[in-house]
Amino acid sequence: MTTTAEKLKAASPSKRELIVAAARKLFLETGFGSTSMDAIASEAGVSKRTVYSHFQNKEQLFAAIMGDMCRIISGSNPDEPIPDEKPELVLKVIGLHILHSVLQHEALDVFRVVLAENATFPELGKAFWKAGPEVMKDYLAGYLSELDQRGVLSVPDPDMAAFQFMGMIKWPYHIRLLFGAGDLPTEAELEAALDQAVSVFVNGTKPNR
Amino acid sequence: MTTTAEKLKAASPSKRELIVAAARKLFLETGFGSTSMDAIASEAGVSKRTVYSHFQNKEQLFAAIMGDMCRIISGSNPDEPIPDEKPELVLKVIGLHILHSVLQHEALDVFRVVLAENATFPELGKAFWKAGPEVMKDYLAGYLSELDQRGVLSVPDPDMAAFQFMGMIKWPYHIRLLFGAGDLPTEAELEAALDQAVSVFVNGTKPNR
DNA sequence: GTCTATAAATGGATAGAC
DNA sequence: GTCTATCCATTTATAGAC
Repeated sequence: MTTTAEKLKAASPSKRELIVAAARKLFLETGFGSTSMDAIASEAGVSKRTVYSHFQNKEQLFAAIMGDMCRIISGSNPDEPIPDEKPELVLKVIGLHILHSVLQHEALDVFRVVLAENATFPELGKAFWKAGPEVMKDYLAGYLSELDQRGVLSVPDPDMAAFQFMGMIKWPYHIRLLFGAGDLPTEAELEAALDQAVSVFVNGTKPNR
Repeated sequence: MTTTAEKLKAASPSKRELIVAAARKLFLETGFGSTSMDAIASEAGVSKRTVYSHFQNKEQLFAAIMGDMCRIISGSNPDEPIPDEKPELVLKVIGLHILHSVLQHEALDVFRVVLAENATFPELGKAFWKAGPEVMKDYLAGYLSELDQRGVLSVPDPDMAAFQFMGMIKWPYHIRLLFGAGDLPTEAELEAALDQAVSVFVNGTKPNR
């Protein structure tokens, strides 16, 4: 038996992908309100009727596209167990991973657009949050909690400490790139800032002073 | 002699203020694209023609409103000289000030809307940046630089350290409120998190270990 | 499924009277 | 300056042919 969902899926993947690519590009560039279905159809090289044969309406198209983006972000999260190395090294590796993910051009656009439309698409905001920052917080908090139990560092509130470490390394570059108040830092700058942050964090949470 | 500017100003302050209030409310709530001039006129209780007699067009109205908001934000920045107290205390007082400014409902809306429209109104993004984060960074960096010179703390890069401190205290709550992934923290929660951050930062930048 | 053409509604901006 | 009424472009969404 052929369900409606199967029919839609079997349809024409090629055109559908053109539409998705065009919509993603335009939504990320100009947001929900300023992107018209005309522009999407034109960018995809298909007629507007074709767009509407694949997606119910503009809201649904936007939600589908941005939901995908959140899932992509989610896929870039680490899931390996954390190696038993010096905390300085582990935190630097995790920190570099975070910085590389979050300072990408596309990630900045997703951040901007999801945030802008947070009032009209609250599910997207939550999806973004759960796929990105929260996963990373849990990952880091687990590690910090373990260090605390082993007496390596003193971290009474691992969740807050994880957030604070993330804020410390992210925010300085993230906010400047978001507002166009600075260029993409070089790898050397990034590492220098990260070293400074890791040093402060580790020395600041040493159990015995 | 009566200039055009004086004429406009002398006109009818009452209606103009109604328009400004309505525009501010709607722009902050629903952003630039999703707010119509019809809605603004209706919310202000005036005709659309009256709106256009005070402001050239939608862009100019938006820029005027959001420029004002940036100036208001700017006015809330501290300018007092920093007292000669223990760094822990000074950083906590400054930190509390930052948190109170940045976690306000209106400040969150300004952040969201200016960021959303950064591509179309880049001047606003820069104005926001210069009025808010950059001023605070300079203020903090000056203090940290002084502590470094006096040998109280070791802060080789005061600008980056200031950014990192700001990120550490702001980000955990700021990002959650922006994405609607958490409630406004109580004063006690705020202070607890701040104490933790200040402790890490000060202990982590002690010159002699 | 895909196209051309078009309906229906909305939004920015203006005309003209007072 | 302020109002009512209106123009015109744009936009979402659909009808109907193939």
